[in-house]
Amino acid sequence: MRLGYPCQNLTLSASTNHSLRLKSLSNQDRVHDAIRRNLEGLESILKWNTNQGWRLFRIGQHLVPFGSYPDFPFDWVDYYGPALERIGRQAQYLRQRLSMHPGQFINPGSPDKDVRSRGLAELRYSATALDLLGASDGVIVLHLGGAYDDRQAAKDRFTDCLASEPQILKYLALECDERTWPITDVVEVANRLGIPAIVDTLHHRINPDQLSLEDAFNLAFPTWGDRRPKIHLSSQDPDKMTGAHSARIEPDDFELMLRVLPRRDVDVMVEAKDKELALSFQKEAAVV
DNA sequence: CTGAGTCAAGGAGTA
DNA sequence: TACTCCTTGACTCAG
Repeated sequence: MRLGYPCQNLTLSASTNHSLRLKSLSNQDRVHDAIRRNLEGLESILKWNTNQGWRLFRIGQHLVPFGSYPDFPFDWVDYYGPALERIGRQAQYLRQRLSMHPGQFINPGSPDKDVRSRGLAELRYSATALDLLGASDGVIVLHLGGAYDDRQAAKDRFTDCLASEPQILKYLALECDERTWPITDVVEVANRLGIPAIVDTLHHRINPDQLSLEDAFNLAFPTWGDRRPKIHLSSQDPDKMTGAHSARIEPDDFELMLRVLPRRDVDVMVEAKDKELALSFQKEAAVV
């Protein structure tokens, strides 16, 4: 089992998610500044991870802030491609598996075609970043989004929107959510698109569709084929609404996951507010 | 100077 | 209809 965490490192005070206000996007100096800080953060985090034994990292979606917007002020692929290729080679040398996770605003299943096309742009931006990084085992994690009072139509639109997007599908994996789409629906859509499905342990507990966690793993893992499966591990914040991530992982949640995992060559993305600090107590289990 | 509020993005849920 | 939540760093503004 290998472990990782998303977006930033609190120990290093490093982030890959520096951004700017949309109003400042025309100020190229500010854009370059944010990107440079994100690339520096990424490089230092990857090095630190390998030294600590952590093997996964999710890049912040603002790596190139508003990189998917049509009025982005310059050709970021041209300008930062060489730097991304260099950092990507380093990531491979350090054996770090990279991922990205477009937010809840990315909805390929939306009935609104403008929402769909903005979503496609964000997914293409994410895939291009992973392409430049040479992340052959990279993953773009996405939720199915809304149901729009017609679940079947929403799933059909989602599938149709992405069916002819090989650049995106190469990386895309679909994750269950705590409210609308349990792992059963996610696996169904993933199979239709020929892509993998991700079980999130907290989301699954809240929205299980009558499946045990073990059932959910057994349903999702075959969608990965020869690729190494990924799952998400998180715990409920007791003071916040259902589904909110806590600062650390409850030992019980970790132990349940370990007990029912059908195989050990799994990558576990730990989603916790304390980021890399939430991984420490599990170090003894992080055996490659 | 600090802390509170707003902002980019879409949808679901509640009152 | 209008509000909140999901996330989080940037930025504004009141005090």
